[in-house]
Amino acid sequence: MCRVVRHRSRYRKSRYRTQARGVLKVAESYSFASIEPKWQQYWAQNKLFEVPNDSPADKYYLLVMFPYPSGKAHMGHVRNYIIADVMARHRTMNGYAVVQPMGWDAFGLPAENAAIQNQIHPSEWTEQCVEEMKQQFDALGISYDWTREVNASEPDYYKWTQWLFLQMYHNGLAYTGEATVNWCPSCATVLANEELDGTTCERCGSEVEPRQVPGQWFFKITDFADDLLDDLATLDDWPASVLAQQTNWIGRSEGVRFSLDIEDSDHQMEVFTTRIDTIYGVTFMVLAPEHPLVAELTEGTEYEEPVREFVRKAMREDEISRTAADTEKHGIFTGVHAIHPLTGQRIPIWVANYVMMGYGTGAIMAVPAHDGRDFEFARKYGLPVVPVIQPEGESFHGDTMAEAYEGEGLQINSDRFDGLHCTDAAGQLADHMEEQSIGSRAVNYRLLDWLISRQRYWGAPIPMVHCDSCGTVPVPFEDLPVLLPTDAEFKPTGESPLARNEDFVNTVCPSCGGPAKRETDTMTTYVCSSWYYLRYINPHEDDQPFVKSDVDHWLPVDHYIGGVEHAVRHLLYARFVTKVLHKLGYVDFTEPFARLFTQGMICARTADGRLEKMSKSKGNAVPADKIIAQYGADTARTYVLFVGPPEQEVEWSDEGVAGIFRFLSRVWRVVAGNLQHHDAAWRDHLGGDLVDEQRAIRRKTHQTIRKVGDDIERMHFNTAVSACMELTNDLVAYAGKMSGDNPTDCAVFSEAIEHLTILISPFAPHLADELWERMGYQPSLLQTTWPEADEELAAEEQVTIVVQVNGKVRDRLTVPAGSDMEQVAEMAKQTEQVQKHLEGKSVRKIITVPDTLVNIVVS
RNA sequence: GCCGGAGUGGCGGAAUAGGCAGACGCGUUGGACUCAAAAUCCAGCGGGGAUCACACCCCGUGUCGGUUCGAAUCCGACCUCCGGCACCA
Repeated sequence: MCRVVRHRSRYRKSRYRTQARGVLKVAESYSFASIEPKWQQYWAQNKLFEVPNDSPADKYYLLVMFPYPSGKAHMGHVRNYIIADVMARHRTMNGYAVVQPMGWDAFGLPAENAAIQNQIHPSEWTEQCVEEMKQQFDALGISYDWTREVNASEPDYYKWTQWLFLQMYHNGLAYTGEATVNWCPSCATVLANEELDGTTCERCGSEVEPRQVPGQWFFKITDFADDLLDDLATLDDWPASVLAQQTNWIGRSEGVRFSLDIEDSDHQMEVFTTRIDTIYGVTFMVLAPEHPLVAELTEGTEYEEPVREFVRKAMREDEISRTAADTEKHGIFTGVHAIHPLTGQRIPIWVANYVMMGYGTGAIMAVPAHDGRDFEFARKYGLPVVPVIQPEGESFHGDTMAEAYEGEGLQINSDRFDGLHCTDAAGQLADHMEEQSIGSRAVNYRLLDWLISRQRYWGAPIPMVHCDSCGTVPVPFEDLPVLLPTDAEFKPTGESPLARNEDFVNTVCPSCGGPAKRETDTMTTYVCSSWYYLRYINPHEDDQPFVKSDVDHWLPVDHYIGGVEHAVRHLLYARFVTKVLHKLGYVDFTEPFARLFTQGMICARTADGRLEKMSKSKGNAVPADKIIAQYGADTARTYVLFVGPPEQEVEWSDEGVAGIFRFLSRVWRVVAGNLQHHDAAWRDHLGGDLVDEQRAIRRKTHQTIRKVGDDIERMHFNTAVSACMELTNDLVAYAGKMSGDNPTDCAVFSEAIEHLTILISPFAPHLADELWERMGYQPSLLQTTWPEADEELAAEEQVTIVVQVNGKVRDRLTVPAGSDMEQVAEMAKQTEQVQKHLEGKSVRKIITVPDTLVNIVVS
């Protein structure tokens, strides 16, 4: 960049030195309200944030999870955008081509609900909110490349969401069917399992109901369960908690799946177990109440009526919550027996509420001796308990066991497997059952396929057509997008609002040309957000969703920043979609996000004094524009960085914000108020010998350069800001004492204020650019190279050596850095303090750490 | 129950690789400036003891133990809180 060399006469004005205080007082005050818009305009006009795809520098793709446009942001929202912006600005100043795009997750329930509430069409509502939020982002000085802006609710975007759907469909990864799904009565739509908090809707908190809904579309995410699980191991830069949550969610378990014949019946029942070693201890079988065999097996028998009654009751209970572990276990005998595949014994089949249809096969082999739940059930209904595993030295008896034994041990009551350790027995039993074609090793997942259909208006229409003669037919690629009609009634009724729009529904079959009807459900917004990070690379491409070579250059995202609430939902779906696109050859990478950072929420006190996540509905939100108006964007930015470690939840503090404002004002005063001492040619005046105080300021300056850069890299923004505070404090003191007539004083001071200005620029970019310009330099600092610390200058000349006796600090010595530690140890032994503690004892050992410590070990 | 994370002054937090615990900020106390206030600047503030005052001594990073010359940091057990999963077979 070009440096404007300031004219020397400026520096002569420093004869005011003796009135430094007076000069400070009359100095122009820190008027953020005029500075901030000025620089925002300057950055936009000079297109400083735009980074083209073919930028020659090393690429850095920095991404914040794109938000649903909600209009006015509060300080809780602001945090992650600022964190990302600091990283982006710092990387840019380090010479990277940093892409930091922003866009809008504009489809979906929140936007639709808000629109309904405000009696306005969702598209209009969305447009308004986008405008508002964009303004706020700009008012915060965030360096987004708006040329890459995407909006998921616009046809040129959702055309490609539909393309993605068709890719899934044509490759056997999208299927439709009737299924029991989660229905949220308040949102009036079905939801994916990932969108539940237990049994309630994560969005509105309503209890969801199981409901049979025909024609629901699913993506076969289970085909990728192993890849999704295994590749977690490659994500070194993801938080442990997110990896753990995804692992939990996928819920892989290995075991054996096998079938049992049923007495006097053509039916078989299939079960899955992770404890095949306990198979000789099976004393009853249990079916889930929803299991189809229940009705079939009891039909026409004396058990039919009571069993049906039981099932009815159990299903009702389900709505309340059968899944809680402490729910009382109930069951009823079906009157039917299964045949044990190894012993040929008759085993009674029961129906019970503690077996879930949604997991495994919906049926279990019950081994009460070795499973707590089966044990509880057996004791309640007087069913036999047969132990088959016993640790050495124990002697179990089925009638007297007080609880199930779930640990390891040796096989008993297990025919020819007796005496084996249970893990060996498990292997041999699995082999045996596979050889005899009774069953086979199997893997079971908790993860289920992804339900993407929604009975709502505001989403991307599913590009499928139903034809009486051809069946379900995909819309051809060239006919995309299937446009969302703008004139549709959009109030939710439980059926897709699109179904009542004749113009939309009635179409021709792409296959036979006859009359046909469109699919009227829309896709969940999680489909839109599962691929948006690709579109940012080629947001204006008309013929394809993205250009492979560009995407392969920029992806994976180097640093992805967002809320931990997406640990499973969005992040799992995005990984899945990436893997699909990889498999189909559209991208070369298999994971979309190399490094993930999940920031903590900002919390605030509610009216009744509780600490809660900041939100409008809880009444504890601090609007971002209020803080910007009161203190300015730079204070808002610096505060959310200083408030605490970014991954942690923090409490909002009005006093804290005021403190940051004081700090920035102090920076303003010490720099802008002393510009008469600024000398752009400071490098020319630092050649000679410096006095201690001058060297101390240079040392502090270079130590700060080192610390701020390191701390930003490791995302310790709070300590980076505090380092700037320390330097500022030193400079305030120095400015009061320095001589404006002394060129060396001025040079030292100039070096310091220039660097302070550069170092705070990622945090407070407006203030920094204003000061930079006032020093006579060409803005913007974003185009300036991040400084490198001079390690020699940063090194301490004198170090404090801690002198310990037996590990307790007894004295301190100040010696030149790099002193010979043996000599220092000798000195240490002689000091009065140490002598006191050595009296009457003999020195056994002396431990020294260079420039740090002497520890004298005495007995 | 299983998995993940965290416990440090009045408060938010700092201590990057096992080496001075408490940086920086908030709050608070005292002082300077002022007719006064605000703003600003300077100084003190973990607990206990000792002292006219210093010097100095003891305790102290959730609890108990261990490793080590030395532990907020490593190991073991436990307690509490936060998050995820959960009658998951």
